[in-house]
Amino acid sequence: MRIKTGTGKKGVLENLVLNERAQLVLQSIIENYIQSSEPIGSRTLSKSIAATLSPATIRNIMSDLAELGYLIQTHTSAGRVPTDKAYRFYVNSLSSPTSVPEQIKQKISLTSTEQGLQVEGILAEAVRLLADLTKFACVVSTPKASVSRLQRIELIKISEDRILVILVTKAGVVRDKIIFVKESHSQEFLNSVAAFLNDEFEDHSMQEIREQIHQSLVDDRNRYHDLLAHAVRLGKKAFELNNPGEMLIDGQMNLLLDSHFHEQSSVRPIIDAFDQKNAILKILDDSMKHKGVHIFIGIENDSKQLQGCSLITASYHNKQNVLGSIGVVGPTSMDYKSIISMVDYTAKILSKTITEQSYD
Amino acid sequence: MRIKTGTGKKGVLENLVLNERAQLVLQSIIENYIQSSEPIGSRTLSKSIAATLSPATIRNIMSDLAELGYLIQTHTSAGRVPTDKAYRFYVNSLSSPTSVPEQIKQKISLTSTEQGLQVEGILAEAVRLLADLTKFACVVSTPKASVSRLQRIELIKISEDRILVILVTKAGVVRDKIIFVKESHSQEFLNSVAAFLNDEFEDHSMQEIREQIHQSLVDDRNRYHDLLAHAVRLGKKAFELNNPGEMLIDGQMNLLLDSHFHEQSSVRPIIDAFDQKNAILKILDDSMKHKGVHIFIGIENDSKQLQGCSLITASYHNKQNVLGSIGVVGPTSMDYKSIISMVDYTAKILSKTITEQSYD
DNA sequence: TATTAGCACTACCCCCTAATGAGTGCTAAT
DNA sequence: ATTAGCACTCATTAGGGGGTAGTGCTAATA
Repeated sequence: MRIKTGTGKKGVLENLVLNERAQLVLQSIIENYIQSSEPIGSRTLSKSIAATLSPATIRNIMSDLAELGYLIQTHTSAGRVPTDKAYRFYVNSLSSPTSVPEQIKQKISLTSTEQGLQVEGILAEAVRLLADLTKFACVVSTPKASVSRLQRIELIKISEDRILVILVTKAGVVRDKIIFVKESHSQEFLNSVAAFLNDEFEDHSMQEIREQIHQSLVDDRNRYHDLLAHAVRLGKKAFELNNPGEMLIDGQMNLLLDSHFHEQSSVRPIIDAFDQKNAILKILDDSMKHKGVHIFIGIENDSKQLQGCSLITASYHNKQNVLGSIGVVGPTSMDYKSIISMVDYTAKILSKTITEQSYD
Repeated sequence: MRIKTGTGKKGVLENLVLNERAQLVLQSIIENYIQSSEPIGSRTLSKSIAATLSPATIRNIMSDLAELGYLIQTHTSAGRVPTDKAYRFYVNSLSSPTSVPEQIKQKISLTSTEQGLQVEGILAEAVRLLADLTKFACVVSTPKASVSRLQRIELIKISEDRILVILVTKAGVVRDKIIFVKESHSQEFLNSVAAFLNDEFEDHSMQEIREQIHQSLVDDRNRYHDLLAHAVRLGKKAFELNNPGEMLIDGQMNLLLDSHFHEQSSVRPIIDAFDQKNAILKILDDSMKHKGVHIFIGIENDSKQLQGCSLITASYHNKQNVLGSIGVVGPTSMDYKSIISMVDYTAKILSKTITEQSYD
């Protein structure tokens, strides 16, 4: 961001670009507010700030900042509170994630692999860890079925018309679902179908598999091969997108107990968003598209329910693919600097753990 | 309970046994308090109570009830509040679960089987349903591994030293875990081992299987049969008790928003209990031992953290076994009558759904 | 003898007021 | 351009009074 020294006539500011001193003041207000979560007055600030400025000067600057939409007052004679725009400024001015203190790093470690747990177990541990660490609510999206690649499929006969399908992906996710069939198949037959599907599709992504099966359905030649025809038909059902993506949540309670949310009522919509899931899932999905940490501040969120909070997310991956993302949901006045680095670091550890654990 | 007409000299009561009128008053106080969650005074009560008693009379009775430990006052000139002992009396005096209103019955239905979901999915839906219905926090324990019977085991080679074990139980639970092996096996070999284990152990309970395998380990004869020896060795690892029992939680937030908990601080220990899980799991486990609804009121709970709340649980089962239990965690002043019937009914529906869904 | 009316007393709750204090905006002096 | 000074605003707090819902006790009553 370009810094311009103000030379305007009326105010300290010119042109909607903050001069150096205004930036300093704004930053200081934000950092104070993040700590105290109470409106910041000119007097308080004049003491805490490094540069020696009188309260009156600060008042002028604050007045300008308010006019530009960086600050608001809860009432006429109260101190000022940063707006979402201010947080955005603050976050942008932060350099890339600062390193996590050594003592916290030591706490961030995932032990679940040692217990023979699968990806879901690892994710559960990661999200709990992050929630404990940040004292906010945390979410993690499970690997998308479509991008993950097939390790193995099993078909187990359960009753005359039901077959249990077990899909194991290279990422280490085990998914099971039941499909209903019209005609009964013997377990031996299912075994050959499964063997065929395994041969054909191992290491293909679910998306690919679905497309190829669709292709085969159209293709007439398969009709004359009995096994093949059945394989295709069963395969179609088996690989149908079953769950639209799930997420794990932990530490919701932290939000209720957090001092930054002054009123219970302000947490309510966020809780509702957790229940409905889709708004948060969308954000997690979006954040998978680009590497690194993503930050969504208050009003920037599409979902109305989430406009009273901020999300910090980072994607995790294995050797080949981005699998999902993990994130923190907290007040807009959260300590971005440290939370960002925690999310970043946790996502990295998570990626590392999952990569080691992957089946290839 | 025997009802004794008081003929004592000093008070209305004799002998620590409540006479008919005292019971009526106590019951009325409890029901009023459950509704309003505010201390009940003699005047208020004299209006609401069926029998026409003057406030003064009621005061006398209340004074006696207080002396017997059924009521306490928050301060000198406040109304009276029921103690846990009072709730116990109240609950005991309730006859077996009253029937659930038809309109609520209609809400209690589980649709997840239609979506091809497994037991865990059904449980998740059930616990959410109950939480929505009762507006309290709800828990359900997943089927204990030891009692459930084997439907199928699969062994999938993941790397030279890791094997993915998938266990499917008759109850419809799919469990997966990774075991580590010293020597590498081909997938074909694992298939024969799995086939052997399936032949040998289908329909046996996990507990039985574990015992039989242990038996075989001791038995020398198997040494000379290569496949058998490996099967036993792998089987031992595969069937080792992996997860000590899990539970699903829903509606924790309801507790925070409930008016019966006047202060946030009183909810805190309960939340902690949820996080630690073991105290609640123990209660759920215990409640599996006997059929019907179980009620744990405040101070009756072993765990200190849970002494500020009450739990109402009921076990669920399939055709053969009790599998786990589902329950509500709420304030000691909850509406026992209706909550009991809801838990009871939900558990029944849950059992029915799971039984239909089971694999035999 | 059991019940009730009456009365004094208690403690919370609500409302009003006044004092306090942190904060602002404006203006004039530096 | 900065700052000191001043008037003003408004939330918060403490204190006081009236109202109220409650109790316990005693004496009158059915």
